[in-house]
Amino acid sequence: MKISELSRTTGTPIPTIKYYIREGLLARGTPTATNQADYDESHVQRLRLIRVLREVADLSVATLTQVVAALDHPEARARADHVATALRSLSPEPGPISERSLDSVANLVDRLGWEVDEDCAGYQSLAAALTALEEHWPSPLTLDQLMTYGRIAERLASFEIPEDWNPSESANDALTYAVLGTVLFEPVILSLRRLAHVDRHRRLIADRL
Amino acid sequence: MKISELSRTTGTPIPTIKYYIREGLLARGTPTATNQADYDESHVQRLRLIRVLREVADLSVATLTQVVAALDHPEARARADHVATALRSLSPEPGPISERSLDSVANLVDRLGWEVDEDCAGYQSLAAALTALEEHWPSPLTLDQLMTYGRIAERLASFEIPEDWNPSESANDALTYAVLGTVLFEPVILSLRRLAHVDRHRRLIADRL
DNA sequence: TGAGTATGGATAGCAAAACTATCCACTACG
DNA sequence: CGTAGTGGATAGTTTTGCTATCCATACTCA
Repeated sequence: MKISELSRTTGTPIPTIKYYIREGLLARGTPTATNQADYDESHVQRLRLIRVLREVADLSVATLTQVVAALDHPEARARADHVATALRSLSPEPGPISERSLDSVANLVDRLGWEVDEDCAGYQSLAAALTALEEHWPSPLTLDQLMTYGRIAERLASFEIPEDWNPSESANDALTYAVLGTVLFEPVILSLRRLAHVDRHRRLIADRL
Repeated sequence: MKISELSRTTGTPIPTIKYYIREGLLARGTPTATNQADYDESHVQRLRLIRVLREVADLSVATLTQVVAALDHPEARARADHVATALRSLSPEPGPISERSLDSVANLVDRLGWEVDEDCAGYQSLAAALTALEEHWPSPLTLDQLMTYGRIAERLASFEIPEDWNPSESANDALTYAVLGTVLFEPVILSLRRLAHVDRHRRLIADRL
Protein backbone atom coordinates (compact mmCIF):
# COMPACT_ATOMS: atom_id res chain seq x y z
CA MET A 1 0.00 0.00 0.00
CA LYS A 2 1.36 3.40 -0.93
CA ILE A 3 1.14 6.46 1.23
CA SER A 4 -1.61 7.96 -0.90
CA GLU A 5 -3.80 4.95 -0.24
CA LEU A 6 -2.99 5.03 3.47
CA SER A 7 -4.01 8.65 3.42
CA ARG A 8 -7.23 7.92 1.58
CA THR A 9 -8.37 5.00 3.73
CA THR A 10 -7.77 6.82 7.00
CA GLY A 11 -8.73 10.31 5.92
CA THR A 12 -5.42 11.69 7.12
CA PRO A 13 -3.50 14.16 4.93
CA ILE A 14 -0.16 12.91 3.65
CA PRO A 15 1.87 15.67 5.35
CA THR A 16 0.27 14.70 8.64
CA ILE A 17 1.22 11.07 8.14
CA LYS A 18 4.77 12.13 7.42
CA TYR A 19 4.70 14.22 10.57
CA TYR A 20 3.56 11.27 12.70
CA ILE A 21 6.33 9.15 11.23
CA ARG A 22 8.85 11.86 12.06
CA GLU A 23 7.57 11.97 15.62
CA GLY A 24 7.83 8.21 15.95
CA LEU A 25 4.10 7.61 16.39
CA LEU A 26 3.89 5.58 13.22
CA ALA A 27 6.46 3.14 11.85
CA ARG A 28 8.13 3.87 8.55
CA GLY A 29 6.88 1.78 5.65
CA THR A 30 9.16 -0.99 4.50
CA PRO A 31 11.29 0.60 1.78
CA THR A 32 11.11 -0.86 -1.71
CA ALA A 33 13.27 1.75 -3.40
CA THR A 34 15.08 4.95 -2.50
CA ASN A 35 11.85 6.87 -2.62
CA GLN A 36 9.27 4.18 -2.28
CA ALA A 37 7.91 2.38 0.75
CA ASP A 38 5.15 -0.06 1.47
CA TYR A 39 2.48 0.38 4.16
CA ASP A 40 0.22 -2.36 5.43
CA GLU A 41 -2.80 -3.03 7.60
CA SER A 42 -0.85 -2.41 10.80
CA HIS A 43 -0.19 1.13 9.63
CA VAL A 44 -3.88 1.67 9.02
CA GLN A 45 -4.71 0.36 12.50
CA ARG A 46 -2.13 2.46 14.21
CA LEU A 47 -3.07 5.56 12.32
CA ARG A 48 -6.72 5.09 13.23
CA LEU A 49 -5.76 4.70 16.88
CA ILE A 50 -3.68 7.86 16.72
CA ARG A 51 -6.56 9.80 15.23
CA VAL A 52 -9.01 8.64 17.88
CA LEU A 53 -6.64 9.46 20.70
CA ARG A 54 -5.91 12.86 19.20
CA GLU A 55 -9.39 13.88 18.15
CA VAL A 56 -11.69 12.18 20.61
CA ALA A 57 -9.50 12.01 23.69
CA ASP A 58 -7.50 15.12 22.85
CA LEU A 59 -4.22 13.57 23.93
CA SER A 60 -1.08 15.49 23.08
CA VAL A 61 1.45 14.10 20.63
CA ALA A 62 3.90 13.91 23.52
CA THR A 63 1.51 11.68 25.45
CA LEU A 64 0.91 9.60 22.36
CA THR A 65 4.65 8.98 22.21
CA GLN A 66 4.35 7.36 25.65
CA VAL A 67 1.32 5.38 24.57
CA VAL A 68 2.90 3.90 21.47
CA ALA A 69 6.04 3.16 23.44
CA ALA A 70 3.88 1.13 25.83
CA LEU A 71 2.08 -0.59 22.96
CA ASP A 72 5.22 -1.44 21.06
CA HIS A 73 7.10 -2.61 24.08
CA PRO A 74 5.43 -5.78 25.29
CA GLU A 75 8.28 -6.80 27.56
CA ALA A 76 8.38 -10.09 29.36
CA ARG A 77 6.00 -9.17 32.15
CA ALA A 78 2.63 -10.43 33.23
CA ARG A 79 -0.31 -9.52 31.04
CA ALA A 80 -1.92 -7.45 33.78
CA ASP A 81 1.16 -5.31 34.09
CA HIS A 82 1.00 -4.60 30.41
CA VAL A 83 -2.43 -3.17 30.77
CA ALA A 84 -1.33 -1.18 33.78
CA THR A 85 1.56 0.28 31.83
CA ALA A 86 -0.54 1.09 28.80
CA LEU A 87 -3.15 2.82 30.90
CA ARG A 88 -0.57 4.72 32.85
CA SER A 89 0.88 6.13 29.65
CA LEU A 90 -2.44 7.86 29.05
CA SER A 91 -2.06 10.43 31.79
CA PRO A 92 0.95 12.61 31.23
CA GLU A 93 2.77 13.20 34.43
CA PRO A 94 0.59 14.22 37.32
CA GLY A 95 0.97 17.42 39.29
CA PRO A 96 2.52 17.76 42.74
CA ILE A 97 1.85 14.96 45.23
CA SER A 98 1.75 15.39 48.99
CA GLU A 99 2.89 12.80 51.51
CA ARG A 100 -0.53 12.77 53.08
CA SER A 101 -2.22 11.94 49.79
CA LEU A 102 0.22 9.18 49.04
CA ASP A 103 -0.52 7.72 52.46
CA SER A 104 -4.24 7.96 51.84
CA VAL A 105 -3.89 6.04 48.62
CA ALA A 106 -1.77 3.34 50.22
CA ASN A 107 -4.27 3.06 53.03
CA LEU A 108 -7.23 2.92 50.71
CA VAL A 109 -5.70 0.32 48.43
CA ASP A 110 -4.85 -1.76 51.44
CA ARG A 111 -8.32 -1.60 52.94
CA LEU A 112 -9.93 -2.42 49.64
CA GLY A 113 -7.66 -5.41 49.28
CA TRP A 114 -6.39 -4.31 45.91
CA GLU A 115 -3.00 -5.51 44.82
CA VAL A 116 -1.67 -2.79 42.62
CA ASP A 117 1.77 -1.49 42.02
CA GLU A 118 2.79 1.93 43.25
CA ASP A 119 3.67 3.02 39.74
CA CYS A 120 0.69 1.55 37.97
CA ALA A 121 -2.08 3.39 36.17
CA GLY A 122 -4.05 5.61 38.44
CA TYR A 123 -1.94 5.29 41.55
CA GLN A 124 0.10 8.44 41.15
CA SER A 125 -2.65 10.35 39.43
CA LEU A 126 -5.01 9.51 42.28
CA ALA A 127 -2.46 10.87 44.72
CA ALA A 128 -2.14 14.01 42.62
CA ALA A 129 -5.91 14.41 42.47
CA LEU A 130 -6.14 14.07 46.24
CA THR A 131 -3.38 16.60 46.68
CA ALA A 132 -5.25 19.09 44.53
CA LEU A 133 -8.39 18.40 46.54
CA GLU A 134 -6.49 18.95 49.79
CA GLU A 135 -5.28 22.27 48.54
CA HIS A 136 -8.37 23.69 46.90
CA TRP A 137 -11.41 22.06 48.46
CA PRO A 138 -12.68 23.31 51.82
CA SER A 139 -13.41 19.98 53.53
CA PRO A 140 -10.92 17.11 53.44
CA LEU A 141 -11.92 13.72 52.05
CA THR A 142 -12.14 11.10 54.78
CA LEU A 143 -10.92 7.57 54.29
CA ASP A 144 -14.51 6.36 54.55
CA GLN A 145 -15.57 8.63 51.75
CA LEU A 146 -12.66 7.42 49.68
CA MET A 147 -13.71 3.84 50.43
CA THR A 148 -17.14 4.59 49.06
CA TYR A 149 -15.62 5.92 45.88
CA GLY A 150 -13.36 2.88 45.76
CA ARG A 151 -16.25 0.47 46.04
CA ILE A 152 -18.10 2.27 43.31
CA ALA A 153 -14.99 1.97 41.15
CA GLU A 154 -14.89 -1.75 41.93
CA ARG A 155 -18.48 -2.09 40.87
CA LEU A 156 -17.66 -0.30 37.64
CA ALA A 157 -14.67 -2.51 36.96
CA SER A 158 -16.47 -5.76 37.61
CA PHE A 159 -19.31 -4.67 35.36
CA GLU A 160 -16.97 -3.55 32.61
CA ILE A 161 -14.62 -6.53 32.73
CA PRO A 162 -16.91 -9.50 33.15
CA GLU A 163 -15.92 -12.74 34.88
CA ASP A 164 -15.59 -14.56 31.59
CA TRP A 165 -13.43 -11.90 30.03
CA ASN A 166 -10.68 -13.27 27.83
CA PRO A 167 -7.58 -11.43 26.78
CA SER A 168 -7.48 -10.95 23.04
CA GLU A 169 -5.43 -13.22 20.87
CA SER A 170 -2.53 -10.83 20.52
CA ALA A 171 -1.15 -8.92 23.44
CA ASN A 172 -1.03 -5.88 21.22
CA ASP A 173 -4.75 -6.02 20.58
CA ALA A 174 -5.40 -6.38 24.30
CA LEU A 175 -3.42 -3.25 25.01
CA THR A 176 -5.01 -1.33 22.18
CA TYR A 177 -8.47 -2.15 23.46
CA ALA A 178 -7.52 -1.27 27.01
CA VAL A 179 -6.32 2.14 25.86
CA LEU A 180 -9.19 2.72 23.49
CA GLY A 181 -11.78 1.58 26.02
CA THR A 182 -10.37 3.85 28.65
CA VAL A 183 -10.55 6.99 26.56
CA LEU A 184 -13.92 6.14 25.03
CA PHE A 185 -15.73 5.16 28.23
CA GLU A 186 -14.42 7.82 30.57
CA PRO A 187 -16.41 10.63 28.93
CA VAL A 188 -19.54 8.49 29.15
CA ILE A 189 -19.09 8.06 32.87
CA LEU A 190 -18.30 11.69 33.53
CA SER A 191 -21.22 12.96 31.45
CA LEU A 192 -23.59 10.64 33.25
CA ARG A 193 -22.31 11.81 36.59
CA ARG A 194 -22.90 15.42 35.63
CA LEU A 195 -26.38 14.60 34.43
CA ALA A 196 -27.09 12.73 37.66
CA HIS A 197 -25.87 15.74 39.64
CA VAL A 198 -28.16 18.06 37.76
CA ASP A 199 -31.11 15.77 38.36
CA ARG A 200 -30.32 15.43 42.05
CA HIS A 201 -29.97 19.18 42.48
CA ARG A 202 -33.32 19.65 40.87
CA ARG A 203 -34.86 16.93 43.01
CA LEU A 204 -33.56 18.28 46.30
CA ILE A 205 -34.68 21.78 45.51
CA ALA A 206 -38.12 20.55 44.47
CA ASP A 207 -38.43 18.61 47.75
CA ARG A 208 -37.69 21.72 49.70
CA LEU A 209 -40.63 23.67 48.36
CA MET B 1 -5.42 46.41 47.33
CA LYS B 2 -3.00 47.21 44.55
CA ILE B 3 -2.15 44.92 41.72
CA SER B 4 1.23 44.07 43.21
CA GLU B 5 -0.45 42.76 46.33
CA LEU B 6 -2.99 40.81 44.30
CA SER B 7 -0.08 39.32 42.45
CA ARG B 8 1.76 38.44 45.65
CA THR B 9 -1.17 36.87 47.47
CA THR B 10 -2.17 34.67 44.54
CA GLY B 11 1.27 33.94 43.15
CA THR B 12 0.25 35.15 39.71
CA PRO B 13 2.59 37.42 37.73
CA ILE B 14 1.29 40.91 37.08
CA PRO B 15 1.38 40.58 33.28
CA THR B 16 -0.73 37.45 33.59
CA ILE B 17 -3.28 39.28 35.72
CA LYS B 18 -3.41 42.03 33.14
CA TYR B 19 -3.91 39.39 30.48
CA TYR B 20 -6.84 37.84 32.34
CA ILE B 21 -8.41 41.24 32.71
CA ARG B 22 -8.01 41.87 28.99
CA GLU B 23 -9.64 38.52 28.27
CA GLY B 24 -12.54 39.32 30.55
CA LEU B 25 -11.85 36.54 33.05
CA LEU B 26 -11.22 38.99 35.83
CA ALA B 27 -13.00 42.28 36.51
CA ARG B 28 -11.07 45.52 36.32
CA GLY B 29 -10.25 47.05 39.67
CA THR B 30 -12.28 50.08 40.69
CA PRO B 31 -10.28 53.05 39.39
CA THR B 32 -9.04 55.60 41.92
CA ALA B 33 -7.02 57.71 39.51
CA THR B 34 -6.06 57.66 35.85
CA ASN B 35 -3.47 54.99 36.49
CA GLN B 36 -4.55 53.55 39.78
CA ALA B 37 -7.16 50.95 40.62
CA ASP B 38 -8.27 49.08 43.66
CA TYR B 39 -8.66 45.29 43.91
CA ASP B 40 -10.51 43.44 46.67
CA GLU B 41 -11.20 40.00 48.06
CA SER B 42 -13.47 39.09 45.16
CA HIS B 43 -10.55 39.54 42.81
CA VAL B 44 -8.43 37.24 44.92
CA GLN B 45 -11.18 34.61 44.92
CA ARG B 46 -11.75 34.78 41.23
CA LEU B 47 -8.09 34.70 40.44
CA ARG B 48 -7.64 31.62 42.61
CA LEU B 49 -10.51 29.93 40.83
CA ILE B 50 -9.00 30.78 37.47
CA ARG B 51 -5.66 29.32 38.48
CA VAL B 52 -7.20 26.08 39.71
CA LEU B 53 -9.25 25.66 36.56
CA ARG B 54 -6.25 26.43 34.40
CA GLU B 55 -3.61 24.46 36.25
CA VAL B 56 -5.45 21.57 37.83
CA ALA B 57 -8.26 21.04 35.37
CA ASP B 58 -6.33 22.31 32.36
CA LEU B 59 -9.28 24.24 30.99
CA SER B 60 -8.58 26.61 28.13
CA VAL B 61 -8.99 30.34 28.54
CA ALA B 62 -11.80 30.16 25.98
CA THR B 63 -13.65 27.67 28.17
CA LEU B 64 -12.98 29.82 31.21
CA THR B 65 -14.71 32.66 29.42
CA GLN B 66 -17.82 30.50 29.31
CA VAL B 67 -17.42 29.55 32.93
CA VAL B 68 -17.11 33.07 34.24
CA ALA B 69 -20.02 34.12 32.05
CA ALA B 70 -22.09 31.44 33.77
CA LEU B 71 -20.85 32.49 37.22
CA ASP B 72 -21.44 36.18 36.65
CA HIS B 73 -24.81 35.72 35.07
CA PRO B 74 -27.19 34.46 37.73
CA GLU B 75 -30.30 35.14 35.73
CA ALA B 76 -33.77 34.70 37.10
CA ARG B 77 -33.92 30.94 36.79
CA ALA B 78 -34.23 28.12 39.27
CA ARG B 79 -31.16 27.35 41.33
CA ALA B 80 -30.81 23.88 39.79
CA ASP B 81 -30.66 25.38 36.34
CA HIS B 82 -27.83 27.58 37.46
CA VAL B 83 -25.80 24.63 38.45
CA ALA B 84 -26.66 22.91 35.20
CA THR B 85 -25.50 25.94 33.25
CA ALA B 86 -22.32 26.35 35.23
CA LEU B 87 -21.42 22.69 34.78
CA ARG B 88 -22.24 22.76 31.12
CA SER B 89 -19.84 25.61 30.59
CA LEU B 90 -17.04 23.31 31.69
CA SER B 91 -17.07 21.15 28.61
CA PRO B 92 -16.30 23.15 25.50
CA GLU B 93 -18.51 22.14 22.70
CA PRO B 94 -18.76 18.42 22.13
CA GLY B 95 -17.84 16.65 18.90
CA PRO B 96 -20.28 15.30 16.32
CA ILE B 97 -23.51 13.78 17.60
CA SER B 98 -25.46 11.05 15.83
CA GLU B 99 -29.23 10.74 15.84
CA ARG B 100 -28.96 7.27 17.32
CA SER B 101 -26.91 8.51 20.26
CA LEU B 102 -29.27 11.35 20.94
CA ASP B 103 -32.13 8.83 20.99
CA SER B 104 -30.21 6.61 23.35
CA VAL B 105 -29.70 9.46 25.75
CA ALA B 106 -33.36 10.46 25.62
CA ASN B 107 -34.36 6.86 26.20
CA LEU B 108 -31.95 6.40 29.06
CA VAL B 109 -32.94 9.58 30.82
CA ASP B 110 -36.55 8.61 30.47
CA ARG B 111 -36.08 5.11 31.86
CA LEU B 112 -34.04 6.41 34.77
CA GLY B 113 -36.76 8.90 35.56
CA TRP B 114 -34.40 11.84 35.41
CA GLU B 115 -35.82 15.23 34.60
CA VAL B 116 -33.06 17.05 32.83
CA ASP B 117 -33.02 19.57 30.09
CA GLU B 118 -31.76 18.70 26.66
CA ASP B 119 -29.19 21.44 26.83
CA CYS B 120 -28.04 20.89 30.37
CA ALA B 121 -24.64 19.74 31.56
CA GLY B 122 -23.75 16.30 30.33
CA TYR B 123 -26.65 15.78 27.97
CA GLN B 124 -24.93 16.79 24.75
CA SER B 125 -21.53 15.59 25.85
CA LEU B 126 -22.99 12.18 26.69
CA ALA B 127 -24.46 12.01 23.22
CA ALA B 128 -21.10 12.97 21.75
CA ALA B 129 -19.34 10.33 23.85
CA LEU B 130 -21.79 7.68 22.68
CA THR B 131 -21.30 8.77 19.09
CA ALA B 132 -17.56 8.35 19.43
CA LEU B 133 -18.13 4.94 20.99
CA GLU B 134 -20.42 3.94 18.13
CA GLU B 135 -17.78 4.90 15.67
CA HIS B 136 -14.65 3.52 17.25
CA TRP B 137 -15.60 0.70 19.59
CA PRO B 138 -16.31 -2.75 18.13
CA SER B 139 -19.43 -3.67 20.14
CA PRO B 140 -22.29 -1.21 20.59
CA LEU B 141 -23.46 -0.22 24.05
CA THR B 142 -26.90 -1.65 24.85
CA LEU B 143 -29.50 0.33 26.69
CA ASP B 144 -29.21 -2.09 29.60
CA GLN B 145 -25.51 -1.44 29.89
CA LEU B 146 -26.16 2.28 29.76
CA MET B 147 -28.74 1.83 32.50
CA THR B 148 -26.15 0.17 34.67
CA TYR B 149 -23.82 3.11 34.14
CA GLY B 150 -26.70 5.45 34.86
CA ARG B 151 -27.52 3.78 38.16
CA ILE B 152 -23.90 3.92 39.19
CA ALA B 153 -23.94 7.62 38.38
CA GLU B 154 -27.06 8.01 40.50
CA ARG B 155 -25.34 6.27 43.37
CA LEU B 156 -22.40 8.63 42.99
CA ALA B 157 -24.62 11.69 42.93
CA SER B 158 -26.64 10.71 45.97
CA PHE B 159 -23.47 9.99 47.88
CA GLU B 160 -21.84 13.25 46.82
CA ILE B 161 -24.88 15.48 47.34
CA PRO B 162 -26.39 14.25 50.60
CA GLU B 163 -30.07 14.51 51.44
CA ASP B 164 -29.47 17.37 53.84
CA TRP B 165 -27.46 19.36 51.35
CA ASN B 166 -28.06 23.07 51.50
CA PRO B 167 -27.25 25.54 48.81
CA SER B 168 -24.66 28.03 49.98
CA GLU B 169 -25.66 31.45 51.15
CA SER B 170 -24.83 33.19 47.94
CA ALA B 171 -25.78 31.75 44.58
CA ASN B 172 -22.35 32.67 43.38
CA ASP B 173 -20.69 30.51 46.00
CA ALA B 174 -22.97 27.63 45.12
CA LEU B 175 -21.95 27.83 41.50
CA THR B 176 -18.29 28.20 42.33
CA TYR B 177 -18.38 25.09 44.47
CA ALA B 178 -20.30 23.17 41.85
CA VAL B 179 -17.67 24.03 39.27
CA LEU B 180 -14.74 23.47 41.59
CA GLY B 181 -16.12 20.19 42.90
CA THR B 182 -16.67 18.90 39.42
CA VAL B 183 -13.14 19.49 38.25
CA LEU B 184 -11.56 18.35 41.52
CA PHE B 185 -13.52 15.13 41.98
CA GLU B 186 -13.59 13.87 38.42
CA PRO B 187 -9.89 12.98 38.39
CA VAL B 188 -10.37 11.10 41.67
CA ILE B 189 -13.10 8.99 40.16
CA LEU B 190 -11.25 8.29 36.93
CA SER B 191 -8.02 7.38 38.71
CA LEU B 192 -9.88 5.00 41.00
CA ARG B 193 -11.56 3.38 38.05
CA ARG B 194 -8.23 2.81 36.36
CA LEU B 195 -6.81 1.36 39.54
CA ALA B 196 -9.81 -0.91 39.91
CA HIS B 197 -9.37 -2.06 36.33
CA VAL B 198 -5.74 -2.91 36.92
CA ASP B 199 -6.65 -4.88 40.03
CA ARG B 200 -9.42 -6.75 38.25
CA HIS B 201 -7.19 -7.63 35.34
CA ARG B 202 -4.65 -9.01 37.73
CA ARG B 203 -7.30 -10.92 39.61
CA LEU B 204 -8.85 -12.53 36.57
CA ILE B 205 -5.50 -13.56 35.21
CA ALA B 206 -4.48 -15.00 38.56
CA ASP B 207 -7.72 -17.00 38.71
CA ARG B 208 -7.00 -18.47 35.36
CA LEU B 209 -3.75 -20.11 36.37
C1' DT C 1 10.10 6.00 -24.19
C1' DG C 2 9.26 9.96 -22.28
C1' DA C 3 5.89 13.34 -20.06
C1' DG C 4 3.67 13.85 -16.05
C1' DT C 5 2.53 12.66 -11.56
C1' DA C 6 3.76 10.45 -7.03
C1' DT C 7 7.02 9.40 -3.37
C1' DG C 8 10.26 9.78 0.62
C1' DG C 9 12.84 12.69 3.23
C1' DA C 10 14.30 17.08 4.79
C1' DT C 11 13.46 21.71 5.93
C1' DA C 12 10.85 25.74 6.44
C1' DG C 13 6.54 28.08 7.32
C1' DC C 14 2.12 28.89 9.75
C1' DA C 15 -1.75 29.53 13.03
C1' DA C 16 -3.59 29.30 17.59
C1' DA C 17 -3.01 29.56 22.49
C1' DA C 18 -1.23 31.47 26.59
C1' DC C 19 1.52 34.10 28.22
C1' DT C 20 5.46 37.78 28.72
C1' DA C 21 7.90 42.06 27.83
C1' DT C 22 8.11 46.78 26.67
C1' DC C 23 6.50 51.35 26.56
C1' DC C 24 4.38 55.46 28.18
C1' DA C 25 2.22 58.86 30.69
C1' DC C 26 1.29 59.30 35.10
C1' DT C 27 1.02 58.80 40.38
C1' DA C 28 2.21 57.60 45.02
C1' DC C 29 5.32 57.45 48.62
C1' DG C 30 9.34 58.23 51.40
C1' DC D 1 12.11 65.43 44.34
C1' DG D 2 13.16 61.29 42.59
C1' DT D 3 12.50 56.58 42.30
C1' DA D 4 9.63 52.81 42.07
C1' DG D 5 4.90 51.32 40.90
C1' DT D 6 0.56 51.54 38.01
C1' DG D 7 -2.95 51.01 34.21
C1' DG D 8 -3.48 50.41 29.58
C1' DA D 9 -1.96 49.39 25.03
C1' DT D 10 0.80 46.98 21.85
C1' DA D 11 4.23 43.90 20.40
C1' DG D 12 7.04 39.73 21.08
C1' DT D 13 7.81 34.76 22.57
C1' DT D 14 7.18 29.83 23.13
C1' DT D 15 4.94 25.64 22.39
C1' DT D 16 2.12 22.66 19.77
C1' DG D 17 0.40 20.48 15.83
C1' DC D 18 0.29 20.56 11.78
C1' DT D 19 1.19 22.32 6.34
C1' DA D 20 3.82 23.65 2.42
C1' DT D 21 7.72 23.52 -0.38
C1' DC D 22 11.71 21.36 -2.44
C1' DC D 23 14.31 17.96 -4.65
C1' DA D 24 16.07 13.88 -6.53
C1' DT D 25 14.21 9.89 -7.85
C1' DA D 26 10.73 6.41 -9.39
C1' DC D 27 6.49 4.74 -11.08
C1' DT D 28 2.70 5.05 -14.79
C1' DC D 29 0.70 4.97 -18.97
C1' DA D 30 0.00 6.86 -23.42
